[in-house]
Formats: sequence, structure tokens, C-alpha cells
Amino acid sequence: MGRTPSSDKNGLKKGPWTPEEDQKLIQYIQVHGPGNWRNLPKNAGLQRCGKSCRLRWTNYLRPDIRRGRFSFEEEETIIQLHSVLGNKWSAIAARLPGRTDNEIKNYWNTHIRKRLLRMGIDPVTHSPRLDFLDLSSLFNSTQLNLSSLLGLQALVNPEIFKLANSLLLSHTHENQELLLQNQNFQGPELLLQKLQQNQLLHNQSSISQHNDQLHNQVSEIPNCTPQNVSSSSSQSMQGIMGHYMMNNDQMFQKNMMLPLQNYSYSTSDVSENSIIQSLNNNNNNINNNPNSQNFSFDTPLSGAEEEKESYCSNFSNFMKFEIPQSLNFDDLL
DNA sequence: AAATGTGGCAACCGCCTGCTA
DNA sequence: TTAGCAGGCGGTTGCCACATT
Repeated sequence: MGRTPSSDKNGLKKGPWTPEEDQKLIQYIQVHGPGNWRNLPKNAGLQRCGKSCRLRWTNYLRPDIRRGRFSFEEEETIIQLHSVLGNKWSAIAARLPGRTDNEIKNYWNTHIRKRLLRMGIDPVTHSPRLDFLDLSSLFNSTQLNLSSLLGLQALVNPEIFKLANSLLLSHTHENQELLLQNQNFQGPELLLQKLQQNQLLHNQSSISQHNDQLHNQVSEIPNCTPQNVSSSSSQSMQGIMGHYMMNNDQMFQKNMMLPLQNYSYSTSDVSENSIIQSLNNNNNNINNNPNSQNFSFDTPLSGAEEEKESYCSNFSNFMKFEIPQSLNFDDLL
């Protein structure tokens, strides 16, 4: 592992540590303690810079380091802490006894981050990625006015949402892969409910009128014929883009609905205090809100992949924000 | 069996912060 | 006030091991 052994301009060795070097460092620290890292290599008889010694000790040789796979609880804790702290690996590591910041950082980048991306979650903001929907390509490739489609005006119809969503998602292979991973989602009813709650749904005549307009707009889209646009909820699953429809509803629900209530903060523009307050509130809301169950995933336990199962379960808990008892967020501040 | 691709991770790099004189 | 230094930190690199073609 690591790098080819080499020396810098001062003759100090770089690259992977040998067992002999490790032994020298361990023995020295056992006797003298870490102390001054700059003088340590000379005193310990090592041709290394102090920084290299410190990293080797803190990331690998320290006796209290816990090695091996991350447990589910650790993984869950990392995700939750990262949603609060961001890339503060040392702060996260401080809450995971025996784990180093470097190890957590590596684990995040190689495992968790990729999983979140596959699920359409932005690992930085922990919010669903709108770019995942490839909105820009739709703007460029069609004449649809998405600002009106996506809830910014009164003429909002779930059918239109579905159409837009289907068009958006049908473009990218990545999306198709992701959609296939999530087979257990319900239809657009939740979205419909939310729209109704927000009084975005107006009278049926205006909806019908909008459908007609949309019908004409869709006819201008390559590979999409007007007859593919369904006009009733009962037909929606057999609408445009064939078999993607159901999956797209699932994806849309996940991307657009999940974050809004229970996951609406950003680590970049909100103070940690308010974030933590938000966490606590969200936790309460989930317990009290009868709709909150819609915001967690029913894990499709096919038994195929342990990792997948672990992640789905983890993700479910992640979205529920069940804070482990052992976590005291007051300590984070 | 060989070539190529990918994942995992130890180690390095460079910037930042806090301390001290 | 500021310059120098040590340590801390997050991002990145590069190698090895394993998987795939």
C-alpha cells in the first residue's frame, strides 16, 4: 500500500513505513510520549519528517485504534454527523472511538458517498440532487416551460409533474440504473396529496386546459407523441415512456418530496445550532406526523447483497433521523 | 492467461490555525 | 502588530489487490 519509498531533498524518507520504522516509533513514544514531533524522528533514529511520524502514529500505530469493517451503528453515526458537521473528519472521528479521521474520510469517499450518489442524494448537502433530473438538458432540448410545470404557478397538475419527470429521467442511463434499484415505491399519490395541501391544485377545467397545452407541447418533443400523454390518474401508470413511468414516479417522489419536510437543511448556510435544533425537531415531527412514514423507504430485502441491504436499512434510518442515544449533539458545539 | 478496469486505503501535500516571542 | 513555527486538517495521490473482460 501507499507509495514507492523515496526521499525528499533533505534526505528524509517518504513512502510506506517499514516494520522496523514502526517499531522504532512505537518504542520511542512508549518511553517518551508523542511530545515534539519535529524532534521526535531525530531522537528516535528515524529518517522521517515529524509530520510523517505524527501521521503514522495517529492514523495507524496508536494502540487505541480500532481496525476492521465499520459497523452499521458506526456508519449510521458517520452519516448523521456528516449531515451536521460536513467534512469535519476530525470532529466526526472524535465521536467514533478508535476510528481516525483519515479512516472515516476514506470510508466516506469510497463507500458512503458513492451510495448516496447512487440514491440521488447529494453527499455534500444531503439533499436530493436536482441535477440528477438533468433539468438543463430538458430546458435545452424541449420547449416545455418547467417553471410552470414544477409548481411555481397555479396550473399544477400531477399528470404534468409525471410527464416532466418522465421526460427528465428517461434521458440518462444513470437514472435508469438508479430507478431499477428502487422498485417498492408507491405511485404519485403522495405528491398529489402534497400539492393539494399546498393548494396548488385548482379547478379541473384549468388543469384540463393545461393538459391540452401540454399535449401540444409534447408533440414537439422528439420521440414523444401526444397520444402518450395520459389525462387521468388511473391511466397515469400507462402513460409516456412506457415502463419507466412507475419508476419515475418513485424517483420523483424520492427526489422532490423526501427532503422538504424532514431534510431541508444545508450544512453550508445554517448554523450548527439551528441544524441541531432542526434535527431534534425533525425527530419529533417524524414521530408525530402520520405522513412521515411516507418519507422512509420500505427496504426491498432481496437478500442479494449484504451491502445493499445494509445501505437501504441505513438510508431508511438516515432519513428518519433516529439519533443514537449515545450521541449528544450538545457536545458537538 | 493476460490485459484492463476498479476499489480501497496509506501516505503525502498544502493550507489553515493557534501559539509564542 | 506581526513573523515564524508546530501541529492540525481536508483533499489528493498513487500503489496494491481484486474483479472483469
